[in-house]
Amino acid sequence: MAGSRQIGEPARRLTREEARRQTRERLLDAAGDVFKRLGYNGASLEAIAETAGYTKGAIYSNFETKADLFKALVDRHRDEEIATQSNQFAGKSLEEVLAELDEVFERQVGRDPDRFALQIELVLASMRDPEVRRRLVAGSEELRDKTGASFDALLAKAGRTAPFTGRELSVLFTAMATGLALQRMLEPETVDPKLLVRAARCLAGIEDARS
Amino acid sequence: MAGSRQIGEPARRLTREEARRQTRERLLDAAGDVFKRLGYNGASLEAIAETAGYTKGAIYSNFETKADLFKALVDRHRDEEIATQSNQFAGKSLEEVLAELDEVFERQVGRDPDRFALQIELVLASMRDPEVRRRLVAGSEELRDKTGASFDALLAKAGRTAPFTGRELSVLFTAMATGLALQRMLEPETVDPKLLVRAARCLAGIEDARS
DNA sequence: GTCTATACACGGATAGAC
DNA sequence: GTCTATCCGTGTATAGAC
Repeated sequence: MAGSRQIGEPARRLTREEARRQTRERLLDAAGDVFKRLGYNGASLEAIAETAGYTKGAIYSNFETKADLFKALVDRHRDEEIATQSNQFAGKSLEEVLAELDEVFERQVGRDPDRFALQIELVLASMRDPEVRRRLVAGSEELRDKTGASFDALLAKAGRTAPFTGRELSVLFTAMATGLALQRMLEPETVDPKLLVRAARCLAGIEDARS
Repeated sequence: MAGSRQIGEPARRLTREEARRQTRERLLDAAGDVFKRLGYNGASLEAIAETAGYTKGAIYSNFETKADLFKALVDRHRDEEIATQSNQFAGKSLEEVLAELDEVFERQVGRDPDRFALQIELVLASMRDPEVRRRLVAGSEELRDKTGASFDALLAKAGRTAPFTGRELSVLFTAMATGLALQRMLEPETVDPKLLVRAARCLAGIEDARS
C-alpha cells in the first residue's frame, strides 16, 4: 500500500513520492466531486483545485491536461467499482443475494446519487471519446464472467433452473438497477425499492415475485 | 398544422409568424443535433446557429438565453417521446407487443443513438436544474398510467396473470431498455438484442423465455 | 512541486445597422 | 427578425518565482 511504513521506521514526514501521491489523490477526490456535480465541460480546473485546497498549478504539475485528469479519474472510479462488485456474493445463498439487491441498489444511488451521476456521465463521455470508453470498460468482461459464474453456482446450489444464464442475469440485473436508478432520479415516487428485488427473483426463476 | 394553407389560397411566401416559427424549428433541430453530440456545456451557440444556417443573432431573437433554448428543446423532445410511445400498443396482442419490444428498442438506440444520448443528457441535466426536471417529466405520469392500463388489458385478454401490475411492467420494461441501451453503448457485443424480449416475456409471466 | 501572474482563445450576451 | 461587430467574463494552459 502506498502509505505503509516498515516496522521500526521512525515516524516522519512524508517522502516526496508519498506527498506527491497524496496531492494526486486529493486532486482526484476533488475532481470526482466537481465532475459529478457539474459534468465534464461544466467543471473548471479552478473549482477542482480550490475544492482540493490547492491552486491550478498543482493540477498541472500532476496531470498533463484536463482530459488527462479526467481519464485518471475514470481509471480510479472503475477500479473502485470493480473492487466493490467483485466480492459481493462471497459466502451467500441465492436468496440472500437477491434479497440484498435493494440494499446494494440503495447504497449505489440512495446514499451517493452523485456517484451514480458520475457513472452515467462517464458513459456519455465514452460516446465522445473512444479512449475514455476503453478505460472505463477495462476489466468489466472479467467481472461479468465472475459474477455470471457466481450466479450459475448459486442457482445450481439452490436447485433452481432459471431461464437465463448467470451471465445474462448479471447483465439484466445491472441494466435494471441502472434504469430504475435513472427513473428514480427523475420521479422518485414511481420506483418502489422492492420492485428491483421482485423482478430479480422473477428472472432468477423463483416463483413468489409478488412479494 | 403550422405550414398548412387554406384551399384556394394563392401560393405565397410565408407570413411573418410562419417564417418565425420555421426559424425556431430549425434552430431547435440544430440545437438537438449539437446538444446531443456535445452535451449542454460543450455545445456553443455559435455551433448551433451555424448548423441551422443562421448566426447567433437568430438564436437571441427567438430565445432568451442558452438555458431557455435548452428548455424549449426539452419540451419538444418530451412531446415527441410521448407521441411516439402513447400509441405503440394500438390493436396488438400481448405476444405481438412483447415480440416487438426489440424492434422498439432497436429503433430507439440502434437507429438514433444520439437521440438516446440526448435523453440521458436530459436526465443528468434534471439533477442540476429542477426546472428542467419539471418540464421533462410533464405528462409522463399520464403516459405511465395509460401504458400500464394497456398492459393490464392485454394480460387479461391473454388470460395471463403476471406477478406484476401493468404499471410495474411499464416501469420495468422502460428501465431494462434504458439500462441495456446504456450497456450497449459501452460494450455492444455484450447485449444480445433478444435478451430484452426474453426478459420481458419472463416478467410478463410467459413461460418460454429461453427462446 | 506548488504558487502567482498572465497569455490567449472561446463562449454567452448585447448594441446597433439593415 | 436577422446579421455584424463587439464587450466581457471565464477557462485552459504556460512562464517564472520560490
